[in-house]
Amino acid sequence: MRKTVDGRAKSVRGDILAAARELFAEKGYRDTTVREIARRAGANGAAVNYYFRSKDALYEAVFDEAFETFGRPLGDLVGSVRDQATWRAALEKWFDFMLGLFLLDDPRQALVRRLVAQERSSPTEFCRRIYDGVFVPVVDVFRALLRMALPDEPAESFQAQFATLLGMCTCFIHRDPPWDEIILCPAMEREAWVRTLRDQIVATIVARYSFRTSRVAPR
Amino acid sequence: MRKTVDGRAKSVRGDILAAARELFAEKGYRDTTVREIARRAGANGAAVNYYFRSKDALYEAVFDEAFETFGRPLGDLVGSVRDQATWRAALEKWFDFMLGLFLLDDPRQALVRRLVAQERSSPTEFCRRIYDGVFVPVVDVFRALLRMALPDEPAESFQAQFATLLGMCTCFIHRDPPWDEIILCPAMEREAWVRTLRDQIVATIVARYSFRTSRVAPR
DNA sequence: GTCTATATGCTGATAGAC
DNA sequence: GTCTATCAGCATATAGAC
Repeated sequence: MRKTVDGRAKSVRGDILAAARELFAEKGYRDTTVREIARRAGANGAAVNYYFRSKDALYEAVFDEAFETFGRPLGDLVGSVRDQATWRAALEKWFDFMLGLFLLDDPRQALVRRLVAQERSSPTEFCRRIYDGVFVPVVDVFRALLRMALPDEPAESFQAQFATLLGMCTCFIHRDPPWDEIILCPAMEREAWVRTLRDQIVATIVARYSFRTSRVAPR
Repeated sequence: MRKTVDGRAKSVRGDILAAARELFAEKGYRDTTVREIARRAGANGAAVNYYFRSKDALYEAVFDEAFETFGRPLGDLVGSVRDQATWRAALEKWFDFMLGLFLLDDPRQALVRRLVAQERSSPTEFCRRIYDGVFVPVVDVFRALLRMALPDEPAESFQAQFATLLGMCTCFIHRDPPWDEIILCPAMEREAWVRTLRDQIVATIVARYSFRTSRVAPR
């Protein structure tokens, strides 16, 4: 029964991992049961605890797999800036990446988004791992870009501008119904909506800020 | 045992409601148990289901009480606008209200913020009630204010600007550790931080937008 | 009104047959 | 490896003593 048509043994472990990926993304850690995972994987309830030590360990496996290659596409965005034009281009690329992550429903990215969303309002023990390992490094790229426009801004004032501008994209992490109604645009294709949002965010930023120096102090 | 020192009968019902308020705000509906509520209220486990029909009904009671007077302080903000100065003042008042709600730890407002935060990533059946009855009306005030600067903007483009600017304050709904590190400012008093954020948000807005007409089309 | 005791169901985890 | 059967624990909810 656990054989495919061509006779190869199917990976029950893989099926369970895939089902867990979907369910943890949909409902979060706490509201997902191992029975449910097993049912969706077409496996037995005991198989989950056989292949993975526990529900906890399974969540960790899903977690690590999801965030393994996260942030890679950004490359050396900070180092690419030389003047106003390249600064603006870097901003566009950064918000494109973030908005794509939050709004496009690529399965892998959807998992990252949902896990982050769940961990934001109901942190588990793995929350630190997302925050320090993934969120902070990516967000620090934007911090560095903003510093280039405000090299001498005092810490508190800089932090206020950084936090509020960051919110222009992070607000899209949470878009389950009915909250999507207020921040999405059903009339547009999702890719076009991402481009529109990115253009508006960057337009808002360049209306107030402009490139001054690429020699920026650290945080 | 359920008497106070002065002999008045204490309201067990009131104690349970207060305990439920705290716990639902701290941990959300799903992660709070009726046993825990009863323990914190100093009441018996059965008392919860005696005074309230069920855990569900208790949540509903907490809910309705919390949102009863919400949004009242805003008054007729839209009607107060006549020119650039009053438009800017209305924006300041609106963001002051929202940021105060999200960042100041007034007990009643903290409850509203936490309930909204919980409902954003794990909606319950009451989510619609928050969304339609509370969130949309308050946010529509900002929509109307933004329309005054963009009376002829096409729907899609307007929606993109509205959604991203709104994110500059809604991002503060979620600030449980460790996420607070990136958006708060431990060096400042909370009230001063709210004023700083409000000033920066309004400065970002007026750098790009300005008042044009108070005769705005509906959504 | 307030309590103890308990019914009923679902959770994560495991023992042991095959 | 994969299954069935079952464990102990905790959840909400209720019946009935006082």
